[in-house]
Amino acid sequence: MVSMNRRDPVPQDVPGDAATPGTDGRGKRRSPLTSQIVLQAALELVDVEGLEALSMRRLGHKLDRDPMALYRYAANRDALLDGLTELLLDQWVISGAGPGDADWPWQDQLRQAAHGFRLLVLQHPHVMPLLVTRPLSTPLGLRPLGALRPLEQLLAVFTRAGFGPSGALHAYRAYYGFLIGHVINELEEFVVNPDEDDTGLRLGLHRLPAKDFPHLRRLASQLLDYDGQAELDQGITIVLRGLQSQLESPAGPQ
Amino acid sequence: MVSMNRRDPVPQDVPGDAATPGTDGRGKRRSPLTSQIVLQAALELVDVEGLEALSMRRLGHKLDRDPMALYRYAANRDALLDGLTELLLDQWVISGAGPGDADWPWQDQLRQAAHGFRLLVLQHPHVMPLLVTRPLSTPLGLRPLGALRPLEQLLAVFTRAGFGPSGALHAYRAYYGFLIGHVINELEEFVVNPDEDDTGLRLGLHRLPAKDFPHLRRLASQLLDYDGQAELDQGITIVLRGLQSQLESPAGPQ
DNA sequence: TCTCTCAATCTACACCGTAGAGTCTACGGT
DNA sequence: ACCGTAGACTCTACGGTGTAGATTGAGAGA
Repeated sequence: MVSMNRRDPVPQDVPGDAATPGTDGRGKRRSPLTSQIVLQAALELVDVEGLEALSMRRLGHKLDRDPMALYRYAANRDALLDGLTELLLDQWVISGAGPGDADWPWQDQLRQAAHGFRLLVLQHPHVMPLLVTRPLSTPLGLRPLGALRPLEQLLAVFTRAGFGPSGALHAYRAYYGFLIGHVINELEEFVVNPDEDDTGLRLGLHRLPAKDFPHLRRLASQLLDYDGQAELDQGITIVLRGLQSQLESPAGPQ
Repeated sequence: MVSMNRRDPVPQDVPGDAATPGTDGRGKRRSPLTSQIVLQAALELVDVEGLEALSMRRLGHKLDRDPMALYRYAANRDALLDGLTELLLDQWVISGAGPGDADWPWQDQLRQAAHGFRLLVLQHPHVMPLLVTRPLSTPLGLRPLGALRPLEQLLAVFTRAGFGPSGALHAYRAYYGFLIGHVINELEEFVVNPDEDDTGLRLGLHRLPAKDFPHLRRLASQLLDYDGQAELDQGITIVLRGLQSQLESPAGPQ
């Protein structure tokens, strides 16, 4: 076994913030974990070392607990992953969903929400696969509430925009589908070795046979000065324009 | 409850005869594997039992070989997964990319390609996570050629449509982003237990607190008669219309 | 016959998720 | 002061995983 790693002594002594049992915790016994703490540690582990590094044993080590201690806070590893996606989705702010700010144009709300989502995912790129993968194994209604809140709020925005129930659902799908597709695209084009000189080399495009990939090879420079924010903004403009035209068309949103 | 999946102590002795090599040396020595055979078997395994079931040992068992024999055809498990995504992407037919059928409108080509992609993924839903996840860890130029061919062909279509290099790239991103987003959406809404009676029950929507999720709960029936093909078609219409307007605008495709 | 090469196998190691049982501590009741 | 209890945690063990390294065995060519 490796030497004990104690560089990360867990923000204890903060008993007030979570629904912890009545432990005062100033004795020799460490204050108990909470699922909040566990999930936060898991997120840090994933952010720093990637998804593969998130094992119960490694997480237990990071928290200075036996791996089995984690099973009090997550039924199993899958539940831990689900918790991570919820932790992230719950941070997605969709303003304009409440009754307060109804006067703000819905297009602007959706545009801002899209940029917020993009930034959120870019801050935790390794979690992205979870956002795609985890919901696949859970029926919609059984997902954690925190993961459904964005859906509900988006439906509210579309409803206030004038869409009927069915129209709001269609609009949501077009919107969220494009959004998640864009983020995947952006992450996939992320360059791994930004300290390379030649643009072709940096992307490895030199390897491609010129005969079979003429267009791709010509794009080296354009691929490098990729502006994800502008790209998203243009795309969202297209989608919103399309949705608006649906709203105005006679065969409208019902 | 959370019992593990341990009901098959000894799987069948049948060495997955699908895709057996044609040349069967009647002698004691079996004809050697090929990476084609290995990948095909891996795909079948994933299709039938899901991604988790694809382990070197299980695949070796299916092929009636020692697990280590596979390492001659795939450097490691990750390479196997990459091979799977290539195997799938390589089946994506994008007609109109060759010089022959240039007269066919590019919008129709892209629409058909989109539907083809959707059908392809629906036939292998468990592979979808790979399509999203795998390219994240490989710089664009270093991906297998089979995985880059669709990109190149789409660029060709956009170029012939009148986009300049940079415009074609933007168009590709909007198109493919929406496409992959849609498929993710569709797979996520797939209902797991279609033998349930009540629509609310089937989706688990009854669990949601009515106060916090009014819109979502109202959508039970609409969620159930989801027509992915029509949905994709509408979305692709929106995207194509947006792209075309970019083509015609003066600040156009450059 | 002897050797070379390829395909496949055998053995072993470190790691993984997690079931089941045991341990330690603080607290409430008496 | 004592005990019982319940909660938080730890120990041990089992079967699974990817894969490095050494080994086998069967043609092909000399």
